[in-house]
Amino acid sequence: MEDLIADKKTDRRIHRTKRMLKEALFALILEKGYDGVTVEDITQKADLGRTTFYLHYRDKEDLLLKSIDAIADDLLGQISRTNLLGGEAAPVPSFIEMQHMNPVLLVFQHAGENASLYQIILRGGSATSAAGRFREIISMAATSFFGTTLKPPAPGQQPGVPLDVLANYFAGSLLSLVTWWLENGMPYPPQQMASIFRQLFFQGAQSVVNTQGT
Amino acid sequence: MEDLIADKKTDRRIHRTKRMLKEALFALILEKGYDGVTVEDITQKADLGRTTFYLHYRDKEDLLLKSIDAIADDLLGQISRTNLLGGEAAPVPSFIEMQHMNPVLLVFQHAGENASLYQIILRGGSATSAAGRFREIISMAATSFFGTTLKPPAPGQQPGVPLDVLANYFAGSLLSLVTWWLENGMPYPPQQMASIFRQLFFQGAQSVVNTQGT
DNA sequence: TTCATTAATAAACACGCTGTTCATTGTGGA
DNA sequence: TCCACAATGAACAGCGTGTTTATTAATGAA
Repeated sequence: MEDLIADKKTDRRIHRTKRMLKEALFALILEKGYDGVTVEDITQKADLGRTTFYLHYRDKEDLLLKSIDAIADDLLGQISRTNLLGGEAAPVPSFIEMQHMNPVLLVFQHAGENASLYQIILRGGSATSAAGRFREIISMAATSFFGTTLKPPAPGQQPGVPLDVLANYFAGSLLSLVTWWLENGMPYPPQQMASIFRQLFFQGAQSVVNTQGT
Repeated sequence: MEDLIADKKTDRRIHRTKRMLKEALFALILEKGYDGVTVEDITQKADLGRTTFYLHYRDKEDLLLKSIDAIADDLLGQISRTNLLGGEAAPVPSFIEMQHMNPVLLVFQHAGENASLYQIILRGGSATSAAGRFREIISMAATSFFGTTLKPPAPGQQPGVPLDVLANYFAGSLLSLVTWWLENGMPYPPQQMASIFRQLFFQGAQSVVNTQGT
């Protein structure tokens, strides 16, 4: 399989063409929005013939999805390389360690480094909910962690919070914070955003608000 | 202005036509996805001439946005009618009251009652981030509440959490929980979902997870 | 370097959807 | 009743799509 990919990529022209098309698409989406971009636009900006486009991609959407997958794989790789989440035989971190969770910081850093692309993805404007892919990825990572630390349904009490709800809540609130951060020009450094998120997620809004009433 | 709207709506035919078009659009989006729907499809399912469509709407998108605004206004109306958030001269609720926040429950109920429409909106599949409209609405309501109860930047400590960050975090995590709920066939009643959300948002994940490490 | 392979290309095509115009018919409300 | 105007169908130009075909040019392997 890896050979297949390697073979496919032997020809420099293919590499170059695909790279140009991706870059052109991203630039154009930021200019005119996904729906406003035509295949003609893309190939023109990439300085390629329109026919060439269809030699490599089925669709405008096909191009976008493949580009997004590349970015998602990159993020996943970075996260798993920290051995904190998703590592094969990595020891599960304690709750205290989790509160200094590196993966959260990684997400902010990765988003900051690929800001324009993330905005395209998270804005949700694309036909195929690209944001969904990301939520899935993060949600899976969260599931594998919280699965080991979630409180069992309390004996004589309320049903408690189901694991998948918690994982989804984690992914959703993290991504919505990332979205806000990017849309507002990244006013704080990734470290501080990660810290804010950890506080809100673990300690809750309680810790941030006056409980004294008016 | 109101007269204008009222005048416009005197004719029953207009009412009927617009209603048919909206219903047809929603049904078709659920069938084939927003991008797969053509104006021809819509008017055919609504049993109307294609020309009639352009008599009332500029676009497929125009129709969708106006339909979404109608739903959003409905939700906003219900929320403001509770006098808990956004009421003109309503007294600001105490933090304790807020923890039993009716508006959160209202959102889950409203979403449950308009499940298919909410899925269209929140899926983010539409060209114009319809989800954004909703996040704005909820974020604004949250801003007006948290604005009065947010802790001032602690004297000798960390910068604290900015108000707009908090409001956005609220809206984002609430909507992502709603999205999960709808996508999974509403496995719990709105009351329980509201309760789960309140716990996660106010007390944080801390209250749900074993802190003992492994 | 040579050469077979194959990527890139331009031109042309059929197709489907869009948004508009126009003349005609039908309906609602005063 | 009667008129303003909503609904309609036909026709049209314009644009983007995705494909085919024949040709040119670059690449990597020998």
